[in-house]
Amino acid sequence: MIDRVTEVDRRRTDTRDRLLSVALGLFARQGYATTSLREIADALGVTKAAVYFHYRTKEDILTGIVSGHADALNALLDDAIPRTSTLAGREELLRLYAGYHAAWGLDLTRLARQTDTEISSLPIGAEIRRTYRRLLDGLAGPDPTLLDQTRARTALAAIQTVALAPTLEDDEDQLRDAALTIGLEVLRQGQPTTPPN
Amino acid sequence: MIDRVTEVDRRRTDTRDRLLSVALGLFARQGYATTSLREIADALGVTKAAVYFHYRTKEDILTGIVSGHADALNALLDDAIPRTSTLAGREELLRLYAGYHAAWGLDLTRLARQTDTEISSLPIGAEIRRTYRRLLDGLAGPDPTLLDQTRARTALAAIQTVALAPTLEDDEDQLRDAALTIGLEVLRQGQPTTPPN
DNA sequence: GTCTATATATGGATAGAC
DNA sequence: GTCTATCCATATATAGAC
Repeated sequence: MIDRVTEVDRRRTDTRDRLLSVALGLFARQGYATTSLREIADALGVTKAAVYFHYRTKEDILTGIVSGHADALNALLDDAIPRTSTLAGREELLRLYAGYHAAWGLDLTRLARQTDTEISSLPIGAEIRRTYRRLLDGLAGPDPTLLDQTRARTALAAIQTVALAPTLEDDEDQLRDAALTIGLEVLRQGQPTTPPN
Repeated sequence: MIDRVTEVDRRRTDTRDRLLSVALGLFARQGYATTSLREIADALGVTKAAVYFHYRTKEDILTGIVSGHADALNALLDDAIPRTSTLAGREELLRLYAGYHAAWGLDLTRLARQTDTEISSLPIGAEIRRTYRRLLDGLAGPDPTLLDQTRARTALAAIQTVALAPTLEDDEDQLRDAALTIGLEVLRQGQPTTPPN
């Protein structure tokens, strides 16, 4: 009995997840506002009405894509932020974020970049901004100067360069290594005690 | 006679430029796709039809905002790129871009960030991407490794952090200084001959 | 140069059959 | 779970008076 229920649940969530995956790709490439439900439905091989069976609104689709990742990142932040008073803790935070970034894939970052414009007025947009704000505050360390804050923003941007490279194909891992190397460089330069290389 | 013509021209372009200025602000804050012509007209204190008297399409407004700046940046690149085979030349290029960035204001950068999504399919979007590509290639120097390319992207991102800071108000100049400092740091780390500090 | 009014298309979302 | 058909709001853009 449990098997049958599990099977039904899986089938249901499979369709739902396929929808989220397709929508994420379109949102990331074209933008949230620019992407219509008709495009999502076409890419999925169904009609708009079928999409509305799974998600009540377009905004719900976006929330379905993002909220789980935001929760995961917030949990990571809950754990790592208390250690960011030291440079080692901040380096660890950047590594952790880079790891999540790699696991999520590139589209999610491209979508998150729309937080300040297209999806700025939506509740989920505000949550994304709050989460990034926590991440930046952690990377900047306690009582940060303007330079420290800029350093944090730049280190974060370094990791995200992977998602902005036009073509990456098979050298994605090398790109991630390069991005993390430079991000850590940026963080370390703020600490005069650490000798460069 | 020339005076009268000049006067008429100025009056005409004043209205046109006010429109561009208002539209830029809205596009930068809300996104190009999300902003309707009704919002632009309201912010300008006129009706939609009046807007259409000055610009034939919404896309024309966007082009009117961006094209002049893209041309200016391209001219700067024509001049500076030949010297980017040396680190000093690449530093100069980053300084020049930072200077333009400061002169343009923040909204233009926020608008340019939409090139990969909302306005990706428009001709002007392609031109912006081409221009940024030239800038990145210049900053990366000749025969760049993946690390060099990532360095270029990160240095550019450092300058742009100014436009992404949530509240800046009167300390914008200090923020720009910090951003340029870190951007140059990132470029220099690629050159082992340059001692840090 | 700006207005009112309107044409026209498309978007998000729902109703109800299968 | 998916379909066809439709509602309704809003968007871009135009026509024509002032």
